[in-house]
Amino acid sequence: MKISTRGRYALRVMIDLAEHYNGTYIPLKEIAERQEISQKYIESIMTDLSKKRFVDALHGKGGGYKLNRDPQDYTVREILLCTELSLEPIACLEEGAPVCPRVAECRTLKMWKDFSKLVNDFFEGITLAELAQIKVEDNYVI
Amino acid sequence: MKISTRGRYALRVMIDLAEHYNGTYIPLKEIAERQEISQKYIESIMTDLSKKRFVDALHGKGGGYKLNRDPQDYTVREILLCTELSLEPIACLEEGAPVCPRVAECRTLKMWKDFSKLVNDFFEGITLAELAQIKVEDNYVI
DNA sequence: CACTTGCCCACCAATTTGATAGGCAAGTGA
DNA sequence: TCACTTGCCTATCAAATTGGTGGGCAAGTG
Repeated sequence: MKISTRGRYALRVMIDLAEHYNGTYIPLKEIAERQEISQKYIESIMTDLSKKRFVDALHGKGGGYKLNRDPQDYTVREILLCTELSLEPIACLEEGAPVCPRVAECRTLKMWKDFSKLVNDFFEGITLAELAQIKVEDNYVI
Repeated sequence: MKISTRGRYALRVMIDLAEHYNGTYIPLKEIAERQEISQKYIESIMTDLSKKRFVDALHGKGGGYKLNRDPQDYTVREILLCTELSLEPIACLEEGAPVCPRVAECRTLKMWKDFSKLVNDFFEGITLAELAQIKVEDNYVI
């Protein structure tokens, strides 16, 4: 029941871009240094984000990445889905999954469906802008 | 973000025991046949359930497993925790985890904590009895 | 004593995950 | 034009996790 490192990193990168969102392109190198994540590893994550047009990339000097929309127009859910394929808790609920042969006896299907909705709604309800504005001091409050 | 097969199986086994809860011991062989799970694999799961005293085991002829409490006295959360170690979405939140060196800059910690609570509360709020009473016909309703 | 049933240990194959390396392509600015 | 910067693509890899099997011993029953 873990969120993958890729997903968490993707979110951190997007937050980083949101915090430094001023119309210019930010080179991956800077992001990697700030986030203390290896440049190479972030590269592969940026590929995902770039393919889905979540960020714009620019080659050459002065190049880098920038957000494509306003931070408040990204939901955490869609960012996680860039790297996670799906947020479903069990394979049965995956889009395009074959109907489970035990569906006629399954007493847990409803629970998993409810859980899936809970999870998806939770992450759909948080925007990148909200995360970028979080006060980190609160991390120390118990 | 998947629930492991072990966790799902553990739940199915417990539901099976709840459905056939009548004071007698039910041999693993029967459970395995009904649930269409390999006997050997269930064995290893029963070990977890047995160690935590969620089920009673009896050797020899007429032996097998039976629930230790009434089905309504088990929460789904504790059953999943028999096989999952934790339901936390990220390593940072694991019990006994070292304080993350980036806590001073982490803008996602609060979100993960909130999410963790959501997940734990959800599964804590469902009892084994409720699952055993689910009407499987509803699985076909869209 | 034979038989049934659970328990323990070791092992294994496949997959996933997290990560690195090298070189090419695209674009910039002097 | 050319050097340099920066992103992009492909291959590869080690470690961990996951799902699963096999063999034999221990405990208990009739």
